[in-house]
Amino acid sequence: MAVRDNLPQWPVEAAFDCISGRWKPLIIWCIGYDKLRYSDIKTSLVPISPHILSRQLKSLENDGLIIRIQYQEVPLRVEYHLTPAGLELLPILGYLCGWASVHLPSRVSSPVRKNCRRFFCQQNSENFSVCSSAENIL
Amino acid sequence: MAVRDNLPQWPVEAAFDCISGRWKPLIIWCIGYDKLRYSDIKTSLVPISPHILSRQLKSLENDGLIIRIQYQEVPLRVEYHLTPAGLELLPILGYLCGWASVHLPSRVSSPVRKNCRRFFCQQNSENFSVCSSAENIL
DNA sequence: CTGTATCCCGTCCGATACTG
DNA sequence: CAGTATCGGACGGGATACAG
Repeated sequence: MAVRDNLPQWPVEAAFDCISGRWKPLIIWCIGYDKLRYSDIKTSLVPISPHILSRQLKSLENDGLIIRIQYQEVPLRVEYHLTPAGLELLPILGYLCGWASVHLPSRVSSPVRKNCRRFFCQQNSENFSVCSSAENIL
Repeated sequence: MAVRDNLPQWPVEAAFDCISGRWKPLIIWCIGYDKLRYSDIKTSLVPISPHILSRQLKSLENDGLIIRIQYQEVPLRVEYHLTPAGLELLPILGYLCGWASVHLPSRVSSPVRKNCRRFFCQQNSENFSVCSSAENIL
């Protein structure tokens, strides 16, 4: 998130230290409740470069949000899944998705991606009813 | 949040474009339901420099999260308060605060600030029970 | 009181090429 | 398949001094 010599003073700062980054929220979201391989994440986040993806994955792993499992196979197989901490972040990201869909619709390029479903959207349809519609992408 | 030529593809990206920044979540939080003067925010976020505060306030204003009201008095008085969009962000920041208090306690420096109350903490005490305790800071 | 003007610096993103 | 090496370049944070 930012430049800071010492530990953050407020919890929310610590949270943003972990999850703010060009691709981090999207990585967390697209892993979701599944286990995803490196290449799956890469193709989900189309324009990302392998270098960047690797670095963000490593950072998320260091912060305890995802877990990396490597299988000794040929070809190599590596799977990522969320830790409990990462899983508990999913609904919060859903709230942010709903908030943005309501308050920043003009700042999202692809209309079909302006909305999101998944479980939090149903949970919160009274607040962000637009969320309960068609598309899925965060 | 990051370098991007075009509009974000996903709502959550748009959200992070608005709220990720070294001080932005804290500014939103400390304004809360009040109206705060420039100097009030400045003294709330102790080590912030006037330059940085000014820039982050302007960015938040451009993104429609806060409103700046200038009174033609001597000395000059300027008040900031949240827009409806900014207000709806408060509970989400509260969730993040609770999440970090639970999952990143060791990454917050001041123990007395590890918890948060305010309305969302009571709302969510089943999930983040640590939140319903003493201290207030986000 | 409420900012702005400069300048510096670290960090992060990104492209490209290459490797176990 | 799952990354790493190297090198830029842009952006955002920060310090200090100054202004309306």
